[in-house]
Amino acid sequence: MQSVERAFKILEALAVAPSGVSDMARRVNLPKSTVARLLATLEATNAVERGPDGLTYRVGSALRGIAASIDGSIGLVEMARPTLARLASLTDEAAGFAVAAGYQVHYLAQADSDRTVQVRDWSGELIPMHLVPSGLAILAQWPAEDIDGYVSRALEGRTPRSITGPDQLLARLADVRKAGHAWGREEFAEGINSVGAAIVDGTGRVLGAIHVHGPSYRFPVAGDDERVAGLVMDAAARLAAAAARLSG
Amino acid sequence: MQSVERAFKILEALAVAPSGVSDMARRVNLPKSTVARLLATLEATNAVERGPDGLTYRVGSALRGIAASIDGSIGLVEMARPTLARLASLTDEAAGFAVAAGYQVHYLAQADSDRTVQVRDWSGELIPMHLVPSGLAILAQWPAEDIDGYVSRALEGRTPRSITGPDQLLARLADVRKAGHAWGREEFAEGINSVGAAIVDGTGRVLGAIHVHGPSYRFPVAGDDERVAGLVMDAAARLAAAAARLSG
DNA sequence: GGGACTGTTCCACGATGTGGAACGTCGGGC
DNA sequence: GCCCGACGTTCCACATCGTGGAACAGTCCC
Repeated sequence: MQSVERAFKILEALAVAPSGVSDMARRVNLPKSTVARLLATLEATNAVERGPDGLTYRVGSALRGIAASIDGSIGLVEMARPTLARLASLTDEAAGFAVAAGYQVHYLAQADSDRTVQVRDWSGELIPMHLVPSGLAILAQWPAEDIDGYVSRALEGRTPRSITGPDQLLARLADVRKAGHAWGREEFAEGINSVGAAIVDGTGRVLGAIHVHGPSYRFPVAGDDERVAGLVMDAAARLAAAAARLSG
Repeated sequence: MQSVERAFKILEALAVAPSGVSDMARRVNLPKSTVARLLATLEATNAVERGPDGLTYRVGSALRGIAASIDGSIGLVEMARPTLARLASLTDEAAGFAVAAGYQVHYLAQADSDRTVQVRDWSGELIPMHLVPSGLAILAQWPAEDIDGYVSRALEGRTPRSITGPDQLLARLADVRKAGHAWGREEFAEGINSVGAAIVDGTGRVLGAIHVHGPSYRFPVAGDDERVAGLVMDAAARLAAAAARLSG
């Protein structure tokens, strides 16, 4: 794909030395207007930023965050693992990490509690977003038109407690936005409760979600909802901050 | 530009967690075949590479080198400055760094000698490539069809010693390829001699060129050609190696 | 003051990217 | 063992998106 290759050619040239539009056009042998458009797109993506004079372009800080994941211990899912372990320890239940995948959440990591009775590992599973707190927390961050797209389809129910009505879901999302987290009580599977919060970066982009779940007979302990929800939200905020530090 | 934005959307998702084609298509909400093509292009660019299973994609090492330039002391031109200073000291003449810009070289940095009689600073200047050793060293790395394009135009002469014939230039480039460096003796300006070598990465891509120049009445000292050329080639090779280390 | 250079914007057009579909392979569940 | 769903890859008709030339205003230097 030509335009993607050209974009990277420009980035590689900028890695050598910052440059203006006309000079860059000469350096990469492309017409000036093409280069100007590519640089504008790269700038909108934060892959490129302007220097202090406002005319010279240089590599942008968004690439620092992307490059930081090359060393396998630093991608967000890897960064999240110790956080999950700590959450599991603090709550004595399992903690998990998920990302949005279309209209589903894809569970990518889980840290289990030390207890004998555990909920199975959901890593690798794809679940409709409205059925689980991680999904609800992510959905609550979506623009209205994307949410409209989600509710325009039939909402699958898995248990008698599942949300299956669009109005019900919209009201729920409004609650989630207000609270900053979502509780799910046997809406996805009988016998499982959980609480989730979205990991949102400084620009409003949703990087993923973090949650704690456990058997509904013991989780959440009565009166412990707010403490657990607070721990989950703190963890999500700390991961968002760590990702921001990597991007510079 | 849609495809460039989509490419970065994929990179940002990969920064969170590695992914296969179908999962990535779900995560970024694009058709599978579009994602496959984008990933193929990104892979060809080394912005993305495959994991050990050959199916999962992750961020590629080329981005490490690009991102490393964000901290202004690490882009290649900045990395070259201490090398230029050392070269200037070792040769007691000025040393410079240039990149290709169309059919010209663009001088980006220079370290001067401590001598009273100096050659002016060429930083910022654009010079036809065939007139200066940096340009010849870069041209010598070009594929034949690109060289054909260069020689198909009239070759500007600046002094009586300038190369102005295509056959002459082609023969010269063959010499440069064999020697690994290029000497220029009053071909660009009366009274200036210089020697240059290209900075070539492991894939054959030319990152720039490095040179030493001085007044022709004293540079090069008789019998000193090989030592100076050796220093310039060593410096170019060291910069290429440093750039390779940054890319991982 | 004029010329060369810069960055930005516009526009006709065609080439490039698009997305659906087909297909073969693989793995998991029954 | 078989079937089905999921995967990645490839192809192709088509239209839209990217292309590059040109115009223009601003700046700087001689």
